Amino acid sequence: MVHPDQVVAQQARPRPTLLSMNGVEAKVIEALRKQGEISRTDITNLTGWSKAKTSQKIRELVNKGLLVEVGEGASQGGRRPRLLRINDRLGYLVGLDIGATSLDIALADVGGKICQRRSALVDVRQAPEEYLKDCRALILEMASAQGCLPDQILGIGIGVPGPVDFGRGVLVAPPLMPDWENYHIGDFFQPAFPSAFVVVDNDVNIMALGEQRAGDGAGIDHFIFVKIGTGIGSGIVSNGKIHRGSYGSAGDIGHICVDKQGPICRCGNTGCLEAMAAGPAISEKAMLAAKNGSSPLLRQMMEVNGGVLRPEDVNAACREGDQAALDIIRASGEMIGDVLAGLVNFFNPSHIFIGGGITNFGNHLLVAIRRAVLRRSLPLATTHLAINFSRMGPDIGVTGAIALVNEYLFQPEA
Amino acid sequence: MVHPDQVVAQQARPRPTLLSMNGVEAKVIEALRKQGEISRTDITNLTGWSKAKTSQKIRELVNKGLLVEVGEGASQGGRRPRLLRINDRLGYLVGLDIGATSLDIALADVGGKICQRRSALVDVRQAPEEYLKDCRALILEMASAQGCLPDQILGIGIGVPGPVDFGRGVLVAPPLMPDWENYHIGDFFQPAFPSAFVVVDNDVNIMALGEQRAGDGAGIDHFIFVKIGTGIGSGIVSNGKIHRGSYGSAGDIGHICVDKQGPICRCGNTGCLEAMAAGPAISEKAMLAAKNGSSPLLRQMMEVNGGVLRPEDVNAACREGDQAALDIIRASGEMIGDVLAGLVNFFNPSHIFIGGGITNFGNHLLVAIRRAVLRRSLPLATTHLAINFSRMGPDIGVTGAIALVNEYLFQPEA
DNA sequence: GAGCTTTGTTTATAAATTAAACAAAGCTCT
DNA sequence: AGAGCTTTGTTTAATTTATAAACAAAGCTC
Repeated sequence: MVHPDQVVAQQARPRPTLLSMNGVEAKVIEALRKQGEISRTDITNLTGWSKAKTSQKIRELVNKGLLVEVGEGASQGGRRPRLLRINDRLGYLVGLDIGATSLDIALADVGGKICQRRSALVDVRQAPEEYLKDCRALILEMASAQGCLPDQILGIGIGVPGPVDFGRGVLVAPPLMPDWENYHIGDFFQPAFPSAFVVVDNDVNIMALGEQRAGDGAGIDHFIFVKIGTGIGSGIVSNGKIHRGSYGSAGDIGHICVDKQGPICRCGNTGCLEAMAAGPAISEKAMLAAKNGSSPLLRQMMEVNGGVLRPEDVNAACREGDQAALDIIRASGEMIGDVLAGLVNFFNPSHIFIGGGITNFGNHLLVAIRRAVLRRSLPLATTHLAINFSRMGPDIGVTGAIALVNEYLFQPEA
Repeated sequence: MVHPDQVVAQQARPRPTLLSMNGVEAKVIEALRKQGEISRTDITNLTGWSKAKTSQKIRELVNKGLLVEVGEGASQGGRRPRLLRINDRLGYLVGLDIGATSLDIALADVGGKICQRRSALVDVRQAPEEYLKDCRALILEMASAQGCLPDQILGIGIGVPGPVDFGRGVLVAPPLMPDWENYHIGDFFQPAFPSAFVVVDNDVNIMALGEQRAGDGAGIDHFIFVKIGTGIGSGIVSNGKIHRGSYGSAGDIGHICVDKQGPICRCGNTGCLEAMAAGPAISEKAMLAAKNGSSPLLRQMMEVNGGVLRPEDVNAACREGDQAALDIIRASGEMIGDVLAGLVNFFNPSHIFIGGGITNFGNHLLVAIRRAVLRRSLPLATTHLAINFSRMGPDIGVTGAIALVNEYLFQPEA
């Protein structure tokens, strides 16, 4: 039984020599990544090293080109600190957030700061080569706009909407994208970006990582990030680290059973959470309400929309105070909350962040989720539990993807 | 947000100076604890140190009295290795497994080898002082029989049947033992065992730890230990470590909802797994079957038993082929399996170990659990999943309790 | 019993780390 | 303005730590 962390080398090729570092250097880089621009004295405090050792190590890292001095900070009552930063000029990182129908790409410097951003509507249900060719073209375009040569791209982090065998870096039995099964995405990018270290993970895991690195998840040891959209999934952080499980498929809560008598899900089982509470179920229920006359407003919206209702429309109806729409959203929230209640008992997180397409909905969903969780979880597990929408915007996926590859790039060599 | 590991010092008093050690020494001890008796060369390989460094460090540890040489091993084609072991004479550890109605105590040497063992039937629903006085008397009796002075007891690991705030070392809202709420067990033992380091944890967590240290859980990164008895609980191992959650209450799966229309549980909710599938539910269903005539065998057993049926009786009836008894056991298994299916999707363990009072039942329960899990979990999560009864006997609790305190005793100082 | 292997220690050397002194820069308060 | 203090950072010399290589002990194999 091998932990994913130990096999990531199988997923990506040997990393560029410029970035290969030992444990000591990695500690400095880690401190810098977390804190941004810091002084030598800060590093002394963060690492516990002596001033002499810090001074020496920093000199080496600056000589190597990994760090640069970026000027002086404000005086704390004495000599002004000389601030250090990871050398942006080292190269760039790419974050890819592959959705069912959308593609988000960001180009960032090695410090993780996004400098180019693209979004596109692409359907993932095509051959992976075709899809990835488009990705590659976009990346090259963004790199070119940034004045970055393909060789300067040091890492590509990728989130995909399906179960990932993280150790091998391939999708396994992905319902949304069957053609991608066992396709090695890293190998595709290798020729075009010879210096890049490629890491593939589940899309929700990278969102959890984004929340942890750049959102409200910072410093929280145990939390769950729940994505509600076309599907429902979750990313788990245990002890400050992504928990991927023994086969990399942890967090797949969309197919937990809510109602054995419920409708048949695309996974083959009956009454899965995803089939009953996610976007498509909301649309269906709303269209039913429109047709059977229980909501004139929804009927009207449906006519305007050309015969379909999207979850956003139901949300709009909610805002108008439409009772049927409210009931639909509340029912979804209650089902999601019921499942989360069980997971809260089991996992005892201190926070649950909710994101995905449904996030910009009003509070009806959140309130329903909270109520269901509080009703059905043990008091000990909920007294210190916060359930909130993620406050990160649409960049959460690419941010997490960049953080993912960043983490592995700046890891000490085995 | 503080992780339990970081606050354990609050739970126990400063450890005896003899055992205080730095990281380097802890590494040797850890290797020794895992491997038993090993040579200096083995330590060289396990730690990656040079022969000279190992030789030097071992000499220091032997001089300190932490290690002893215990003779020579078999030759591997050259000079025979001189085997080292943790010095048993350093002192003793106590493992306490407190059940609802039973108490198990073991006295072990610091290497973890049990040398005295007691079990008693004691009801936990009394004032903690009274209960713990009996425990203390038993420990003193065992110590005396072993020739161990109270001062030589270096650690006491305790498992209790209720939610534990692990950081503080107290029970929080324990349903079975309300009088124990916020009672600090460590403080009770301090006067009698002044050298002892006391660690309290949930009973299922210590069973999981026992399975990991001395059972089939060795070397497995992600597993769940499920205890089925009067209640149903679980211990979670993520990344090789017990996952206690943000408030120490993780693993409490007994109150996950199985059927919203189900009976009212003692927790106040309806249709909890525990209320529907654990020992008492099995007994009740069996007594109903005895009364309503659907099982003449159960009726007969109930008469012999003086009007009650225990889960063991239902099991006996199963072995006789009684259909009603089989149905009851299978129904329990299916409900447990349904809940586990969700947790498998969420957590993706590679193994589930099932223990507790129901363990010595036949395979009907296990088969029903497996079938339900396989039916309702995603294929990716179950292809490599093993679900089995724990093969550890009734010592699993005390073994885990000893392992728990052992782990904290031989930890490097902060 | 010669020659090899494995285990473990010693020693001389090299590397890493530190404390302390020093230097640079800036603040504060008179 | 400038004396005295603070903070930041470097240099130095001393100390600690770790290593490679030689050595020693013990035992196997043929």
